[in-house]
Amino acid sequence: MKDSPENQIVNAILDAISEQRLPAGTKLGEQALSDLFACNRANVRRALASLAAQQVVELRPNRGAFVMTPSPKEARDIFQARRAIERTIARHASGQASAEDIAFLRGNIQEEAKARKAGDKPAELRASRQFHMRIAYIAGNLVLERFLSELTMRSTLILGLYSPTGSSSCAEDEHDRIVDALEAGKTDELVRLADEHLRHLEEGLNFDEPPAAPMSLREQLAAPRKPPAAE
Amino acid sequence: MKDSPENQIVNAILDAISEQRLPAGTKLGEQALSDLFACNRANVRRALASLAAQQVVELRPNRGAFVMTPSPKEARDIFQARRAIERTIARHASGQASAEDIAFLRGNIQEEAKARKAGDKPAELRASRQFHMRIAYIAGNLVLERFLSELTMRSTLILGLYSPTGSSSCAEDEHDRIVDALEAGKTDELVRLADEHLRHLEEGLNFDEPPAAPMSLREQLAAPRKPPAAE
DNA sequence: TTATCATTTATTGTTAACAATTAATGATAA
DNA sequence: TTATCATTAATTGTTAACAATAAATGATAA
Repeated sequence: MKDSPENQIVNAILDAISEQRLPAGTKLGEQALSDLFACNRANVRRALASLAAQQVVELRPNRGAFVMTPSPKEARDIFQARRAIERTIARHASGQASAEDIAFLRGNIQEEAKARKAGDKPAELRASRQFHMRIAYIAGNLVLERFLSELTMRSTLILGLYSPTGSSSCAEDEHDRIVDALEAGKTDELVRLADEHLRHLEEGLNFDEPPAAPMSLREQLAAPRKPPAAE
Repeated sequence: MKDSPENQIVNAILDAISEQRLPAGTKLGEQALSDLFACNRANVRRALASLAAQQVVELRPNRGAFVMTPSPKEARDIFQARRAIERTIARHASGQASAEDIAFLRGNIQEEAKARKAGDKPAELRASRQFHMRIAYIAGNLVLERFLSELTMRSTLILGLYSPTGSSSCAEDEHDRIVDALEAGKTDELVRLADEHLRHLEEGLNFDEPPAAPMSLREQLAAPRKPPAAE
Protein backbone atom coordinates (compact mmCIF):
# COMPACT_ATOMS: atom_id res chain seq x y z
CA MET A 1 0.00 0.00 0.00
CA LYS A 2 2.98 2.27 -0.51
CA ASP A 3 3.00 5.26 -2.81
CA SER A 4 5.30 5.73 -5.73
CA PRO A 5 8.43 7.76 -4.91
CA GLU A 6 7.08 10.56 -7.03
CA ASN A 7 3.86 10.86 -5.03
CA GLN A 8 5.77 10.62 -1.79
CA ILE A 9 7.91 13.59 -2.75
CA VAL A 10 4.96 15.62 -4.01
CA ASN A 11 2.94 15.01 -0.87
CA ALA A 12 5.85 15.67 1.45
CA ILE A 13 6.55 19.00 -0.19
CA LEU A 14 2.88 19.98 -0.25
CA ASP A 15 2.54 19.10 3.43
CA ALA A 16 5.62 21.12 4.30
CA ILE A 17 4.37 24.13 2.39
CA SER A 18 0.90 23.92 3.89
CA GLU A 19 2.44 24.07 7.36
CA GLN A 20 4.82 26.85 6.43
CA ARG A 21 7.87 24.77 7.11
CA LEU A 22 9.00 25.47 3.55
CA PRO A 23 8.91 29.23 2.97
CA ALA A 24 8.55 30.83 -0.43
CA GLY A 25 11.76 30.97 -2.41
CA THR A 26 13.35 27.90 -0.85
CA LYS A 27 15.49 26.03 -3.29
CA LEU A 28 14.56 22.42 -3.88
CA GLY A 29 17.77 20.78 -5.06
CA GLU A 30 17.50 17.54 -6.99
CA GLN A 31 20.35 15.89 -5.19
CA ALA A 32 19.02 16.86 -1.77
CA LEU A 33 15.59 15.44 -2.56
CA SER A 34 16.85 12.23 -4.12
CA ASP A 35 19.04 11.67 -1.06
CA LEU A 36 16.16 12.38 1.30
CA PHE A 37 13.69 10.06 -0.36
CA ALA A 38 16.23 7.45 -1.37
CA CYS A 39 15.38 7.47 -5.03
CA ASN A 40 16.98 8.52 -8.29
CA ARG A 41 16.85 11.98 -9.75
CA ALA A 42 14.41 10.94 -12.46
CA ASN A 43 11.65 10.57 -9.90
CA VAL A 44 12.56 13.87 -8.30
CA ARG A 45 12.31 15.59 -11.63
CA ARG A 46 8.88 14.21 -12.36
CA ALA A 47 7.71 15.27 -8.91
CA LEU A 48 8.99 18.79 -9.49
CA ALA A 49 7.30 18.89 -12.89
CA SER A 50 4.00 17.99 -11.24
CA LEU A 51 4.42 20.66 -8.57
CA ALA A 52 5.31 23.20 -11.23
CA ALA A 53 2.13 22.36 -13.12
CA GLN A 54 0.23 23.14 -9.91
CA GLN A 55 1.99 26.50 -9.65
CA VAL A 56 3.42 25.59 -6.29
CA VAL A 57 6.97 25.37 -7.52
CA GLU A 58 8.82 27.56 -9.97
CA LEU A 59 11.16 25.89 -12.45
CA ARG A 60 13.98 28.15 -13.58
CA PRO A 61 15.97 26.63 -16.46
CA ASN A 62 19.50 25.65 -15.51
CA ARG A 63 18.87 27.05 -12.04
CA GLY A 64 16.64 24.49 -10.42
CA ALA A 65 13.32 24.38 -8.61
CA PHE A 66 12.17 26.89 -6.03
CA VAL A 67 9.11 27.20 -3.86
CA MET A 68 6.88 29.69 -5.67
CA THR A 69 6.92 33.30 -4.44
CA PRO A 70 3.49 34.77 -5.22
CA SER A 71 3.45 38.43 -6.26
CA PRO A 72 0.87 40.85 -4.84
CA LYS A 73 -1.06 40.60 -8.11
CA GLU A 74 -1.05 36.82 -7.89
CA ALA A 75 -2.19 37.08 -4.30
CA ARG A 76 -5.20 39.12 -5.33
CA ASP A 77 -6.05 36.70 -8.13
CA ILE A 78 -5.76 33.76 -5.81
CA PHE A 79 -8.05 35.20 -3.16
CA GLN A 80 -10.55 36.29 -5.78
CA ALA A 81 -10.56 32.77 -7.17
CA ARG A 82 -10.86 31.33 -3.68
CA ARG A 83 -13.94 33.40 -2.98
CA ALA A 84 -15.58 32.28 -6.20
CA ILE A 85 -14.81 28.64 -5.53
CA GLU A 86 -15.53 28.55 -1.83
CA ARG A 87 -18.84 30.34 -2.32
CA THR A 88 -19.84 27.66 -4.78
CA ILE A 89 -18.61 24.97 -2.45
CA ALA A 90 -20.58 26.49 0.42
CA ARG A 91 -23.73 26.55 -1.66
CA HIS A 92 -23.41 22.89 -2.53
CA ALA A 93 -22.31 21.78 0.93
CA SER A 94 -25.17 23.53 2.69
CA GLY A 95 -27.37 20.99 4.41
CA GLN A 96 -25.31 18.08 3.04
CA ALA A 97 -23.06 17.61 6.05
CA SER A 98 -23.33 14.31 7.92
CA ALA A 99 -23.11 14.07 11.71
CA GLU A 100 -19.52 12.94 11.30
CA ASP A 101 -18.74 15.94 9.17
CA ILE A 102 -20.12 18.34 11.78
CA ALA A 103 -18.28 16.55 14.56
CA PHE A 104 -15.05 16.73 12.61
CA LEU A 105 -15.45 20.43 11.96
CA ARG A 106 -16.28 21.26 15.59
CA GLY A 107 -13.35 19.21 16.79
CA ASN A 108 -11.16 20.90 14.21
CA ILE A 109 -12.06 24.36 15.55
CA GLN A 110 -10.99 23.35 19.03
CA GLU A 111 -7.82 21.82 17.71
CA GLU A 112 -6.95 25.03 15.92
CA ALA A 113 -7.66 27.13 19.02
CA LYS A 114 -5.46 24.88 21.12
CA ALA A 115 -2.62 25.05 18.63
CA ARG A 116 -2.90 28.83 18.52
CA LYS A 117 -2.68 29.12 22.30
CA ALA A 118 0.29 26.79 22.34
CA GLY A 119 1.95 28.89 19.67
CA ASP A 120 2.17 25.89 17.39
CA LYS A 121 1.85 27.60 14.03
CA PRO A 122 2.21 24.52 11.81
CA ALA A 123 -0.57 22.72 13.70
CA GLU A 124 -2.75 25.80 13.53
CA LEU A 125 -2.28 26.14 9.78
CA ARG A 126 -2.88 22.46 9.23
CA ALA A 127 -6.13 22.56 11.17
CA SER A 128 -7.33 25.66 9.40
CA ARG A 129 -6.63 24.15 6.02
CA GLN A 130 -8.37 20.91 6.96
CA PHE A 131 -11.44 22.91 7.92
CA HIS A 132 -11.77 24.47 4.51
CA MET A 133 -10.95 21.24 2.71
CA ARG A 134 -13.51 19.25 4.69
CA ILE A 135 -16.27 21.55 3.55
CA ALA A 136 -15.06 21.10 0.00
CA TYR A 137 -15.28 17.37 0.54
CA ILE A 138 -18.85 17.71 1.78
CA ALA A 139 -19.78 19.63 -1.35
CA GLY A 140 -18.81 16.51 -3.29
CA ASN A 141 -17.18 18.09 -6.33
CA LEU A 142 -13.71 16.66 -6.88
CA VAL A 143 -12.73 19.35 -9.37
CA LEU A 144 -13.50 22.20 -7.01
CA GLU A 145 -11.85 20.26 -4.21
CA ARG A 146 -8.64 19.99 -6.17
CA PHE A 147 -8.70 23.64 -7.19
CA LEU A 148 -9.22 24.68 -3.60
CA SER A 149 -6.39 22.44 -2.49
CA GLU A 150 -4.05 24.27 -4.80
CA LEU A 151 -5.35 27.67 -3.74
CA THR A 152 -5.07 27.02 0.00
CA MET A 153 -1.54 25.87 -0.56
CA ARG A 154 -0.64 29.06 -2.33
CA SER A 155 -2.57 31.08 0.23
CA THR A 156 -0.28 29.73 2.91
CA LEU A 157 2.71 30.99 0.96
CA ILE A 158 1.04 34.37 0.64
CA LEU A 159 0.35 34.57 4.36
CA GLY A 160 3.96 33.70 5.03
CA LEU A 161 5.11 36.55 2.81
CA TYR A 162 2.65 39.36 3.39
CA SER A 163 1.13 38.74 6.78
CA PRO A 164 2.34 41.02 9.62
CA THR A 165 3.01 38.01 11.84
CA GLY A 166 0.03 37.17 13.95
CA SER A 167 -3.02 37.98 11.87
CA SER A 168 -1.98 35.18 9.61
CA SER A 169 -4.78 32.79 10.37
CA CYS A 170 -8.55 32.63 10.38
CA ALA A 171 -10.69 34.08 13.12
CA GLU A 172 -12.05 31.08 14.97
CA ASP A 173 -15.46 32.52 15.79
CA GLU A 174 -16.03 32.83 12.05
CA HIS A 175 -15.38 29.12 11.63
CA ASP A 176 -17.89 28.55 14.41
CA ARG A 177 -20.63 30.45 12.71
CA ILE A 178 -19.88 28.76 9.41
CA VAL A 179 -20.46 25.35 10.94
CA ASP A 180 -23.70 26.58 12.50
CA ALA A 181 -25.00 27.80 9.16
CA LEU A 182 -23.77 24.66 7.40
CA GLU A 183 -25.53 22.38 9.87
CA ALA A 184 -28.76 24.39 9.78
CA GLY A 185 -28.74 24.44 5.98
CA LYS A 186 -28.98 28.23 5.90
CA THR A 187 -27.48 28.45 2.44
CA ASP A 188 -27.48 32.17 1.81
CA GLU A 189 -26.04 32.95 5.22
CA LEU A 190 -23.39 30.27 4.79
CA VAL A 191 -22.30 31.68 1.45
CA ARG A 192 -22.16 35.17 2.90
CA LEU A 193 -20.12 34.02 5.90
CA ALA A 194 -17.67 32.14 3.67
CA ASP A 195 -17.19 35.18 1.48
CA GLU A 196 -16.68 37.54 4.41
CA HIS A 197 -14.32 35.10 6.06
CA LEU A 198 -12.04 35.14 3.04
CA ARG A 199 -12.28 38.90 2.71
CA HIS A 200 -11.12 39.30 6.29
CA LEU A 201 -8.21 37.01 5.64
CA GLU A 202 -7.24 39.05 2.58
CA GLU A 203 -7.64 42.36 4.40
CA GLY A 204 -5.01 41.24 6.89
CA LEU A 205 -2.36 41.24 4.17
CA ASN A 206 0.21 43.98 3.81
CA PHE A 207 1.90 44.43 0.47
CA ASP A 208 3.77 47.61 1.36
CA GLU A 209 6.77 46.06 3.01
CA PRO A 210 9.16 44.04 0.90
CA PRO A 211 8.28 40.34 0.51
CA ALA A 212 10.42 39.38 3.47
CA ALA A 213 13.48 37.30 2.68
CA PRO A 214 14.31 35.41 -0.51
CA MET A 215 16.82 33.54 1.59
CA SER A 216 19.36 30.87 1.27
CA LEU A 217 20.96 28.82 3.97
CA ARG A 218 24.00 31.04 4.09
CA GLU A 219 21.99 34.24 4.42
CA GLN A 220 19.85 32.77 7.15
CA LEU A 221 22.97 32.08 9.19
CA ALA A 222 24.72 35.32 8.36
CA ALA A 223 21.82 37.65 9.14
CA PRO A 224 21.45 37.39 12.96
CA ARG A 225 24.78 38.92 13.97
CA LYS A 226 24.86 42.67 13.69
CA PRO A 227 27.83 44.74 12.60
CA PRO A 228 29.97 45.38 15.75
CA ALA A 229 30.77 49.05 15.13
CA ALA A 230 29.18 51.64 12.85
CA GLU A 231 25.69 52.83 13.78
CA MET B 1 12.65 32.48 -28.87
CA LYS B 2 11.96 28.74 -29.03
CA ASP B 3 10.21 26.77 -26.33
CA SER B 4 11.74 23.96 -24.37
CA PRO B 5 10.96 20.52 -25.80
CA GLU B 6 8.79 19.85 -22.77
CA ASN B 7 6.55 22.85 -23.42
CA GLN B 8 6.38 22.04 -27.09
CA ILE B 9 5.06 18.59 -26.33
CA VAL B 10 2.61 19.83 -23.72
CA ASN B 11 1.22 22.50 -26.01
CA ALA B 12 1.01 20.20 -29.01
CA ILE B 13 -0.97 17.64 -27.03
CA LEU B 14 -3.23 20.26 -25.50
CA ASP B 15 -3.91 21.75 -28.91
CA ALA B 16 -4.69 18.35 -30.36
CA ILE B 17 -7.07 17.53 -27.54
CA SER B 18 -8.80 20.91 -27.73
CA GLU B 19 -9.52 20.27 -31.42
CA GLN B 20 -10.62 16.69 -30.82
CA ARG B 21 -7.85 15.28 -32.93
CA LEU B 22 -6.78 13.21 -29.93
CA PRO B 23 -9.80 11.35 -28.58
CA ALA B 24 -10.12 10.15 -25.00
CA GLY B 25 -8.25 6.96 -24.30
CA THR B 26 -5.58 7.42 -26.93
CA LYS B 27 -2.28 6.01 -25.85
CA LEU B 28 0.62 8.43 -25.76
CA GLY B 29 3.70 6.25 -26.13
CA GLU B 30 7.01 7.64 -24.99
CA GLN B 31 8.92 6.42 -27.99
CA ALA B 32 6.37 7.80 -30.44
CA LEU B 33 6.49 11.23 -28.81
CA SER B 34 10.26 11.38 -28.50
CA ASP B 35 10.55 10.45 -32.18
CA LEU B 36 7.96 13.02 -33.18
CA PHE B 37 9.52 15.90 -31.29
CA ALA B 38 13.09 14.83 -31.82
CA CYS B 39 14.02 14.77 -28.16
CA ASN B 40 14.91 12.21 -25.53
CA ARG B 41 12.43 10.29 -23.43
CA ALA B 42 13.27 12.31 -20.31
CA ASN B 43 11.60 15.37 -21.76
CA VAL B 44 8.61 13.33 -22.84
CA ARG B 45 8.21 12.00 -19.36
CA ARG B 46 8.25 15.42 -17.76
CA ALA B 47 5.70 16.63 -20.28
CA LEU B 48 3.43 13.71 -19.46
CA ALA B 49 3.85 14.36 -15.75
CA SER B 50 2.71 17.96 -16.28
CA LEU B 51 -0.29 16.87 -18.30
CA ALA B 52 -1.17 14.31 -15.65
CA ALA B 53 -1.08 17.01 -12.98
CA GLN B 54 -3.60 18.92 -15.07
CA GLN B 55 -5.84 15.85 -15.22
CA VAL B 56 -5.69 15.82 -18.98
CA VAL B 57 -3.65 12.65 -19.13
CA GLU B 58 -3.92 9.48 -17.10
CA LEU B 59 -0.71 7.77 -16.01
CA ARG B 60 -1.09 4.02 -15.50
CA PRO B 61 2.01 2.47 -13.93
CA ASN B 62 3.91 0.18 -16.25
CA ARG B 63 1.27 0.78 -18.89
CA GLY B 64 1.97 4.25 -20.10
CA ALA B 65 0.10 7.52 -20.59
CA PHE B 66 -3.40 7.80 -22.01
CA VAL B 67 -5.63 10.72 -22.84
CA MET B 68 -8.00 11.02 -19.89
CA THR B 69 -11.47 9.51 -20.25
CA PRO B 70 -13.81 11.55 -18.03
CA SER B 71 -16.57 9.61 -16.30
CA PRO B 72 -20.15 10.94 -16.17
CA LYS B 73 -19.57 12.02 -12.57
CA GLU B 74 -16.43 13.88 -13.57
CA ALA B 75 -18.34 15.47 -16.42
CA ARG B 76 -20.93 16.83 -14.01
CA ASP B 77 -18.23 18.13 -11.65
CA ILE B 78 -16.42 19.79 -14.51
CA PHE B 79 -19.45 21.60 -15.83
CA GLN B 80 -20.48 22.65 -12.34
CA ALA B 81 -17.01 24.08 -11.80
CA ARG B 82 -17.10 25.75 -15.19
CA ARG B 83 -20.33 27.52 -14.36
CA ALA B 84 -18.91 28.78 -11.07
CA ILE B 85 -15.74 30.02 -12.69
CA GLU B 86 -17.22 31.45 -15.86
CA ARG B 87 -19.90 33.30 -13.89
CA THR B 88 -17.16 34.94 -11.84
CA ILE B 89 -15.19 35.68 -14.97
CA ALA B 90 -18.26 37.22 -16.60
CA ARG B 91 -18.82 39.43 -13.60
CA HIS B 92 -15.27 40.74 -13.68
CA ALA B 93 -15.10 41.08 -17.43
CA SER B 94 -18.30 43.04 -17.69
CA GLY B 95 -17.60 46.50 -19.02
CA GLN B 96 -13.85 45.84 -19.11
CA ALA B 97 -13.59 44.80 -22.75
CA SER B 98 -11.54 47.01 -25.05
CA ALA B 99 -12.53 47.75 -28.64
CA GLU B 100 -10.03 45.14 -29.75
CA ASP B 101 -11.55 42.58 -27.45
CA ILE B 102 -15.02 43.17 -28.85
CA ALA B 103 -13.72 43.05 -32.41
CA PHE B 104 -11.94 39.79 -31.71
CA LEU B 105 -15.04 38.21 -30.21
CA ARG B 106 -17.31 39.28 -33.05
CA GLY B 107 -14.80 38.03 -35.59
CA ASN B 108 -14.53 34.81 -33.65
CA ILE B 109 -18.27 34.21 -33.83
CA GLN B 110 -18.20 34.50 -37.60
CA GLU B 111 -15.19 32.28 -37.80
CA GLU B 112 -16.96 29.62 -35.80
CA ALA B 113 -20.09 29.87 -37.95
CA LYS B 114 -18.04 29.53 -41.09
CA ALA B 115 -16.21 26.49 -39.76
CA ARG B 116 -19.51 24.90 -38.77
CA LYS B 117 -20.97 25.38 -42.24
CA ALA B 118 -17.81 24.00 -43.79
CA GLY B 119 -18.05 20.99 -41.52
CA ASP B 120 -14.60 21.76 -40.11
CA LYS B 121 -15.03 20.48 -36.58
CA PRO B 122 -11.50 21.20 -35.32
CA ALA B 123 -11.72 24.82 -36.45
CA GLU B 124 -15.14 25.15 -34.89
CA LEU B 125 -13.96 23.80 -31.56
CA ARG B 126 -10.87 25.96 -31.63
CA ALA B 127 -12.90 29.08 -32.25
CA SER B 128 -15.41 28.25 -29.56
CA ARG B 129 -12.68 27.67 -27.03
CA GLN B 130 -10.93 30.90 -27.96
CA PHE B 131 -14.18 32.75 -27.37
CA HIS B 132 -14.45 31.56 -23.80
CA MET B 133 -10.75 32.04 -23.13
CA ARG B 134 -10.76 35.57 -24.47
CA ILE B 135 -13.42 36.59 -21.99
CA ALA B 136 -11.33 35.03 -19.25
CA TYR B 137 -8.41 37.11 -20.45
CA ILE B 138 -10.55 40.26 -20.27
CA ALA B 139 -11.48 39.46 -16.69
CA GLY B 140 -7.77 39.73 -15.91
CA ASN B 141 -7.43 36.94 -13.37
CA LEU B 142 -4.65 34.55 -14.36
CA VAL B 143 -5.68 31.91 -11.87
CA LEU B 144 -9.24 31.69 -13.14
CA GLU B 145 -7.91 31.80 -16.68
CA ARG B 146 -5.72 28.79 -16.06
CA PHE B 147 -8.51 26.86 -14.35
CA LEU B 148 -10.83 27.56 -17.24
CA SER B 149 -8.19 26.49 -19.70
CA GLU B 150 -8.02 23.12 -18.01
CA LEU B 151 -11.80 22.81 -17.82
CA THR B 152 -12.44 23.67 -21.46
CA MET B 153 -9.86 21.10 -22.42
CA ARG B 154 -11.60 18.43 -20.43
CA SER B 155 -14.97 19.64 -21.70
CA THR B 156 -13.84 18.92 -25.22
CA LEU B 157 -13.06 15.35 -24.21
CA ILE B 158 -16.49 15.07 -22.62
CA LEU B 159 -18.20 16.35 -25.73
CA GLY B 160 -16.28 13.84 -27.80
CA LEU B 161 -17.47 11.02 -25.55
CA TYR B 162 -21.03 11.87 -24.64
CA SER B 163 -22.28 14.19 -27.32
CA PRO B 164 -24.70 12.67 -29.86
CA THR B 165 -22.64 14.04 -32.75
CA GLY B 166 -23.86 17.40 -33.86
CA SER B 167 -25.03 19.16 -30.73
CA SER B 168 -21.43 19.17 -29.60
CA SER B 169 -20.79 22.86 -29.83
CA CYS B 170 -22.15 26.15 -28.56
CA ALA B 171 -25.17 27.85 -30.04
CA GLU B 172 -23.78 30.84 -31.88
CA ASP B 173 -26.63 33.21 -31.15
CA GLU B 174 -25.83 32.77 -27.46
CA HIS B 175 -22.29 33.91 -28.07
CA ASP B 176 -23.74 36.89 -29.87
CA ARG B 177 -25.88 37.97 -26.97
CA ILE B 178 -23.00 37.44 -24.58
CA VAL B 179 -20.84 39.90 -26.49
CA ASP B 180 -23.70 42.39 -26.54
CA ALA B 181 -24.10 42.23 -22.76
CA LEU B 182 -20.34 42.30 -22.25
CA GLU B 183 -19.95 45.40 -24.38
CA ALA B 184 -22.90 47.18 -22.74
CA GLY B 185 -21.64 46.35 -19.28
CA LYS B 186 -24.92 44.70 -18.33
CA THR B 187 -23.32 42.60 -15.63
CA ASP B 188 -26.28 40.67 -14.27
CA GLU B 189 -27.54 39.79 -17.71
CA LEU B 190 -24.07 38.73 -18.81
CA VAL B 191 -23.69 36.42 -15.84
CA ARG B 192 -27.12 34.93 -16.49
CA LEU B 193 -26.34 34.37 -20.17
CA ALA B 194 -23.04 32.73 -19.37
CA ASP B 195 -24.66 30.38 -16.89
CA GLU B 196 -27.48 29.43 -19.26
CA HIS B 197 -25.05 28.94 -22.10
CA LEU B 198 -23.14 26.35 -20.12
CA ARG B 199 -26.32 24.66 -18.94
CA HIS B 200 -27.44 24.25 -22.53
CA LEU B 201 -24.11 22.73 -23.42
CA GLU B 202 -24.40 20.29 -20.53
CA GLU B 203 -28.01 19.41 -21.36
CA GLY B 204 -26.87 18.24 -24.78
CA LEU B 205 -24.89 15.39 -23.22
CA ASN B 206 -26.09 11.82 -23.20
CA PHE B 207 -24.64 9.45 -20.62
CA ASP B 208 -26.90 6.52 -21.41
CA GLU B 209 -24.96 5.06 -24.27
CA PRO B 210 -21.55 3.56 -23.61
CA PRO B 211 -18.63 5.99 -23.73
CA ALA B 212 -18.03 5.30 -27.41
CA ALA B 213 -14.81 3.49 -28.22
CA PRO B 214 -11.81 2.89 -25.98
CA MET B 215 -9.89 2.24 -29.19
CA SER B 216 -6.45 1.35 -30.31
CA LEU B 217 -4.99 1.61 -33.75
CA ARG B 218 -5.67 -2.01 -34.49
CA GLU B 219 -9.29 -1.85 -33.37
CA GLN B 220 -9.91 1.27 -35.37
CA LEU B 221 -8.77 -0.51 -38.49
CA ALA B 222 -10.43 -3.81 -37.66
CA ALA B 223 -13.86 -2.40 -36.81
CA PRO B 224 -15.16 -1.19 -40.19
CA ARG B 225 -15.28 -4.55 -41.95
CA LYS B 226 -18.18 -6.73 -40.89
CA PRO B 227 -18.03 -10.48 -40.43
CA PRO B 228 -18.66 -12.05 -43.88
CA ALA B 229 -20.94 -14.86 -42.76
CA ALA B 230 -22.70 -15.52 -39.44
CA GLU B 231 -25.55 -13.19 -38.47
C1' DT C 1 -12.02 -24.94 -33.19
C1' DT C 2 -11.26 -23.16 -28.46
C1' DA C 3 -8.65 -22.46 -24.45
C1' DT C 4 -4.48 -22.44 -22.01
C1' DC C 5 0.30 -21.75 -21.61
C1' DA C 6 5.12 -20.69 -22.92
C1' DT C 7 7.75 -17.61 -25.76
C1' DT C 8 8.75 -13.48 -27.91
C1' DT C 9 8.31 -8.65 -28.55
C1' DA C 10 7.58 -4.05 -27.21
C1' DT C 11 7.20 -0.58 -23.74
C1' DT C 12 8.00 1.44 -19.43
C1' DG C 13 11.10 2.06 -15.36
C1' DT C 14 15.81 2.63 -13.45
C1' DT C 15 20.43 3.75 -13.24
C1' DA C 16 24.81 5.74 -14.19
C1' DA C 17 27.94 8.38 -16.73
C1' DC C 18 28.85 12.54 -19.25
C1' DA C 19 28.09 17.43 -21.01
C1' DA C 20 26.62 22.15 -20.25
C1' DT C 21 25.49 25.84 -17.43
C1' DT C 22 25.63 28.56 -13.45
C1' DA C 23 27.25 29.93 -8.95
C1' DA C 24 31.21 30.44 -5.87
C1' DT C 25 36.01 31.13 -4.93
C1' DG C 26 40.27 33.33 -5.13
C1' DA C 27 43.70 36.06 -7.58
C1' DT C 28 45.11 40.27 -9.85
C1' DA C 29 45.05 45.21 -10.75
C1' DA C 30 43.38 49.86 -9.97
C1' DT D 1 40.03 48.29 -0.09
C1' DT D 2 37.21 47.60 -4.25
C1' DA D 3 36.31 45.86 -8.67
C1' DT D 4 37.18 42.81 -12.32
C1' DC D 5 38.40 38.51 -14.17
C1' DA D 6 39.97 33.67 -14.48
C1' DT D 7 39.44 29.35 -12.06
C1' DT D 8 37.06 25.96 -9.52
C1' DA D 9 33.15 23.65 -7.72
C1' DA D 10 28.43 22.38 -7.71
C1' DT D 11 24.10 21.69 -9.99
C1' DT D 12 21.19 20.93 -13.77
C1' DG D 13 20.47 18.85 -18.43
C1' DT D 14 21.23 15.01 -21.68
C1' DT D 15 22.07 10.61 -23.24
C1' DA D 16 22.49 5.73 -23.50
C1' DA D 17 22.41 1.25 -21.72
C1' DC D 18 20.13 -2.09 -18.86
C1' DA D 19 16.26 -4.21 -16.01
C1' DA D 20 11.42 -5.09 -15.19
C1' DT D 21 6.88 -5.37 -16.61
C1' DA D 22 3.09 -6.06 -19.59
C1' DA D 23 1.20 -7.10 -24.15
C1' DA D 24 1.24 -9.96 -28.36
C1' DT D 25 2.29 -14.03 -30.70
C1' DG D 26 2.31 -18.74 -31.60
C1' DA D 27 2.26 -23.53 -30.05
C1' DT D 28 0.07 -27.27 -27.62
C1' DA D 29 -3.81 -29.91 -25.82
C1' DA D 30 -8.63 -30.63 -25.01
